[in-house]
Amino acid sequence: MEIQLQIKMNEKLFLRDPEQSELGKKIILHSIEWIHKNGFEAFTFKKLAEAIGTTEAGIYRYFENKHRLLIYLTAWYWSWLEYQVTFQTNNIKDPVVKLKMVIHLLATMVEDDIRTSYVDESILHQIIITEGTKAYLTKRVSEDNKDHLFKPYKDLCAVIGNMILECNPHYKYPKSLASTIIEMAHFQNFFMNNLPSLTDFGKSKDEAEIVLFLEDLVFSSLQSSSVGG
Amino acid sequence: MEIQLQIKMNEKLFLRDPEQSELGKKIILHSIEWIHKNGFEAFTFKKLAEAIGTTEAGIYRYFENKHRLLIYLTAWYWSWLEYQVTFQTNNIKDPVVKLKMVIHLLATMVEDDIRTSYVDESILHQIIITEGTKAYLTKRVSEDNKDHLFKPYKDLCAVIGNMILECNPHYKYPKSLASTIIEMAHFQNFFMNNLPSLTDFGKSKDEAEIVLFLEDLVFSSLQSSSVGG
DNA sequence: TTATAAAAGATAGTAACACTATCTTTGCAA
DNA sequence: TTGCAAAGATAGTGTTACTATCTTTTATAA
Repeated sequence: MEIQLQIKMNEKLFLRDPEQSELGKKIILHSIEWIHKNGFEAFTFKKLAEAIGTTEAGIYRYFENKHRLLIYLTAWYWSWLEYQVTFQTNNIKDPVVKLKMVIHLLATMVEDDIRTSYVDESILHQIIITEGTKAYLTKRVSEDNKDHLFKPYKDLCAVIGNMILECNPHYKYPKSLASTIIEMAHFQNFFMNNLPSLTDFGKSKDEAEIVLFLEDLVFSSLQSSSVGG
Repeated sequence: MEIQLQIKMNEKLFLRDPEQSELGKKIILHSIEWIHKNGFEAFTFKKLAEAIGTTEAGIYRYFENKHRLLIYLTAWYWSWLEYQVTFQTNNIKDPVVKLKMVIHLLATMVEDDIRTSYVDESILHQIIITEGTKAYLTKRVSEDNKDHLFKPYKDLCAVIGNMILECNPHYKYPKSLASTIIEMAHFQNFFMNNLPSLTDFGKSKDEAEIVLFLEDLVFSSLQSSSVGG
């Protein structure tokens, strides 16, 4: 049984759907590799075209500009991760166990999902850690948000927020705690590897410790405010 | 009594010290205004030169490139904030009260400090929220870190980490909690104003609520792991 | 008062970037 | 076989990100 996993993307993210052609898939595949290797600042469509063996103009037929492509990649990642969360927490009753699974999925190195042939989730995860916030930290954020470009991120945040409420219906800040978990899973990873004195994991460089930190953070909050509301 | 506040900056941050000349001060003043208005992506030295009434080449005598200027602005901001933290928590004995003061300083709109004539801290604060992380989220982060360009940020983080330990010497993640407070004070603010569904403060848009959230987060963690170590 | 050196201004130039346009070729489908 | 969409090839334009050089202004020390 061979299963292909296809993620339906918002059409405003692209000019031509990259999943519908060979060139489109190459653009996704190679842009992930290129950005991972050289960073988003140095990334240009011309360089990407060279890497693929096509032309600049060809890539512009798929994406308006490199920022849109970054938003596409992040949207794809968050959609995939929400699917992972849904899948991995399926049939789990205990909301605490579910939330722990989410923290694990967010903070731990992902493995390449072979069902998505042109996306290496492991590398994409690394990109999202370093470049992900640049998708929305712009002057255009409100416009882009009106086009629902950040919906996958917001959806995932909502899913996690609901799990938090399942754990403790009286907790006052489920959405903020959810976005904190998501961002900190990545930031602590970046700090651990690049600015280690900003974390307590600089020596071990062990992602498992980030998981423990986040669990401590989350479940302390959820326990302490359980009574009264 | 007129007091001027001067912050000693790492010399690797600039080619010529902007605090030592009128043009240098204009560069700082106008770059803050320009970036606040139009965002860092659209910012160029040519446009800045026009705003100031000087030439592009003139600005290149002070800063290698716009990324270095951003690092300078963030370093300045964190230095200034560490000074604020030290000043405002001076003579406070209770570490819990100190930590609450820090959260307040981080998460609340700052007022312009008139002792720094060419820096509007209130606007700079807004810039740091949106653009601050871009200073270190790059491929060059390790090199820049070796030049100690992020020292002010790391110093502030260390100060807060020590306060955390004062509150609870057994807490296991003081540095990670410190960096979490710093980043989340800004991210929750950005989300509240731009992607409100990622927070619980979208309706009120009240910074005071971010303070309450962070206090809840921090002191839950510090209380719950107090025994045993 | 003059010499002089540093800062700033003026101007020019280049390679790369961020696109847009147009024309041709290829591949497939009715 | 014709016809159309995708891709390739090529060219062009304004902007960005610098570097270089030459001149003028300004502060100050002899």
